[in-house]
Amino acid sequence: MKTPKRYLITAALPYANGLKHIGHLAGAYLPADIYVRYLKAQKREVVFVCGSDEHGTAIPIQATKEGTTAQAIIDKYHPIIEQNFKDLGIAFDIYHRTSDPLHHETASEFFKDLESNGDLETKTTQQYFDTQANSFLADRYIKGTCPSCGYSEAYGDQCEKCGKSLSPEELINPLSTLSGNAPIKKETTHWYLPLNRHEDFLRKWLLEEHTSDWRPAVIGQCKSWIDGGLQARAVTRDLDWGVKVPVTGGDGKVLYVWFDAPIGYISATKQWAINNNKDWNPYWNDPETKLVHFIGKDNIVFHCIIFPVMLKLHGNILPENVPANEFMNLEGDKMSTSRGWSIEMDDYINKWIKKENGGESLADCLRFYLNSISPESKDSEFTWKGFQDAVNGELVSIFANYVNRTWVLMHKLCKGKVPKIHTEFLDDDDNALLLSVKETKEKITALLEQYKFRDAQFEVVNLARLGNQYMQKKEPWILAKNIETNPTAQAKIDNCIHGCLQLTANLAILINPFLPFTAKKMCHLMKVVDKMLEWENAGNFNLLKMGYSLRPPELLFRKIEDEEIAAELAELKANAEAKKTKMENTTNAAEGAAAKNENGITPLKPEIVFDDFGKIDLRVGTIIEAKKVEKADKLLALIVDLGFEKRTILSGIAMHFNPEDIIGKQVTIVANLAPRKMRGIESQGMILMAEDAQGKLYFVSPSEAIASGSTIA
RNA sequence: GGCGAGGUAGCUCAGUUGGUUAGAGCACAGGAUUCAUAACCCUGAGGUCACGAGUUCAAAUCUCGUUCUCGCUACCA
Repeated sequence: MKTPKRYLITAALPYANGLKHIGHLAGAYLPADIYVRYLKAQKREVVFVCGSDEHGTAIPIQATKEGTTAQAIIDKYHPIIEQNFKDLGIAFDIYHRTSDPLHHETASEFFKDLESNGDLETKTTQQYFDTQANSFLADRYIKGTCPSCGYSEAYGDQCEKCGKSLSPEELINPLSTLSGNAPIKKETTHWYLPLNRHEDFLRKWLLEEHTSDWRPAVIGQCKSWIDGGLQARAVTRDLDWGVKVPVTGGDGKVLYVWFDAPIGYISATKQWAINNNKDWNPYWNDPETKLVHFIGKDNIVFHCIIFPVMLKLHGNILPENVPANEFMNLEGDKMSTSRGWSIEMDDYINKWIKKENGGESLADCLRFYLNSISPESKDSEFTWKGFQDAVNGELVSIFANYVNRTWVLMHKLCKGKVPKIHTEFLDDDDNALLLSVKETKEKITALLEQYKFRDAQFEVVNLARLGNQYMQKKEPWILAKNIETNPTAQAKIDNCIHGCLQLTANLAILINPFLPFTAKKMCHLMKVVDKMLEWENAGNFNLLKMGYSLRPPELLFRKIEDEEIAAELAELKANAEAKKTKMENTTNAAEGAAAKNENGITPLKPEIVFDDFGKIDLRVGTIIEAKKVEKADKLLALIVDLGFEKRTILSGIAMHFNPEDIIGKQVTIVANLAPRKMRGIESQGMILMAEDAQGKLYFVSPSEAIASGSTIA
């Protein structure tokens, strides 16, 4: 494969509404950083961009909740996240932010370009609107009861208790978070990106050109989307936090966060170019640039379908690969900050990466374990015991111990200097060791180029293992015992230690992308400059000059103690328990009425006049047939007798009633509601249901049986 | 309900186009050793490859069905 002229590597923009956990780190940032460090060691031209995603609706909502401003929130989290990455050795060339004017300008230009080329279309739809606040409500501005778990504080896009993704329409008793009132529906016009126009392009690009070199899960997900029928997606929203829609009719609207965020990669590149006096253009426009997006699997659609379409329309290059990782679970459960079941990067840093605790080496310990269980092909699981085992059993015992025993022996038997080679005593073992180093380097290189970071790291440790075996076979400490009687002993010792030292130098180069702090410390031990870490040096056994004196031994890592692990586990459980109690209180408080505002009562809808009510034609009907709608979990298809006619009515009650149990029931029907097709069947009316605090449904029926078709007023 | 990805030793994972007794690391057991952070080195034990059927001389691998996990997605007028 031809080496690209330059690389542009991106890692998903973290959302600046809170701290990020180690699942995020393992998903995108760590693999990206390893790849970038490798490329840089190869002296390739590469720019690594990232930044805070600071728009979207969640941030202003959080601001309201915390009694502060959106700006204050992002100004709080942006620097913390940036510093967290630094502390963990994630070395972006630039960590930008989407609230920056340069980004606003870039995103605006992007939108205008697409708009003026006719690549967008507009549509008018009904959206929830808060009359009191005089504002349209984005999904996250609507709260209500989650239809699947009953949590009363679920948002219009997702329930934070059960994690189910929702749409505002699904919420039971939707309420505006601005005023606490029930929202109404109102017309609004938005710009859409018609993905459907680009199906042929996507099919060819993804399903023909990249089926074999992209990860199966990524291609599978894309295929699923394309086959499911591509829809136009709204690119604007009614909101005042974000990049203003820069064309006529855009007042009060901003670019939808998913449209503006990936453009953040471009504006970050521009800012990097300004800072470094470079030209950003080739990075996004020259086909000889290799663009790679590192993301988690939740981001696949945006980076493989939507953003590429945007890039194509805008005339930019397309990603060469999108090596999305699966998810990392924690101690048997999904990671979730809101549920308290996670390890925040910030917490880990404050607890573990303290000077008295081991400092930077503890950052590398985390990197080591996370990468060793990197969810490259399926979800994986972080356990504190696993962390301890990986660090103590492999990193310390195999890798660091190899370096340490080499250093100790070198000081004891070779006066602390790199010993001479005595070629007449070199044997097959010495040759085999050098050969192994060369082979391992090739293996690791190939694995890194294929984004197999877990396997690549394993190979480095394995090389240290070979070093231990080599030393074990040579037994220089035995030779040292008869140094007086055996004239060749010192020469053999010299050869062994020389080999071990050269191997250490190679290990430093090869471990560098994974454990940069450790590589640096090894350079310090060897008294060499960072330049030695360049990839081309790996595979050579002349990296340390004979006669050169090296520093005294120094441990690279400390062991992780059982008590530390026990403490972490206890804290994790306590944390989750606290959050759980908090949430249950919220849910319990809602019992007695479905969803309440601060006064504890479901708020009344806005007043209507009699004429409004008069428009509704309510009738008594009798269910004469009921069966489940195929391929729908919640729908029942009912035939209802209205006396003068029989109607098919669909109702979302399949989870609450067995079809055979409700035949013969008398119910209240909205008889003049416009018909609506669901799952291919037309529903000719609506059945009224009462709901109690537990979410249980009841039919609204006349107290005694009366004639079907009777009117209700 | 549809689609996608997965289910291989106690744990974390490999298994290329179907081909001898299914591999690695950790953990475990035994041995050897002492230069080293009770570290290293050697040896060993361990699996009906989720389950069932089919194709084949031959299946972890291909086909069909079932089941479990994760993700995306549809349905509550």
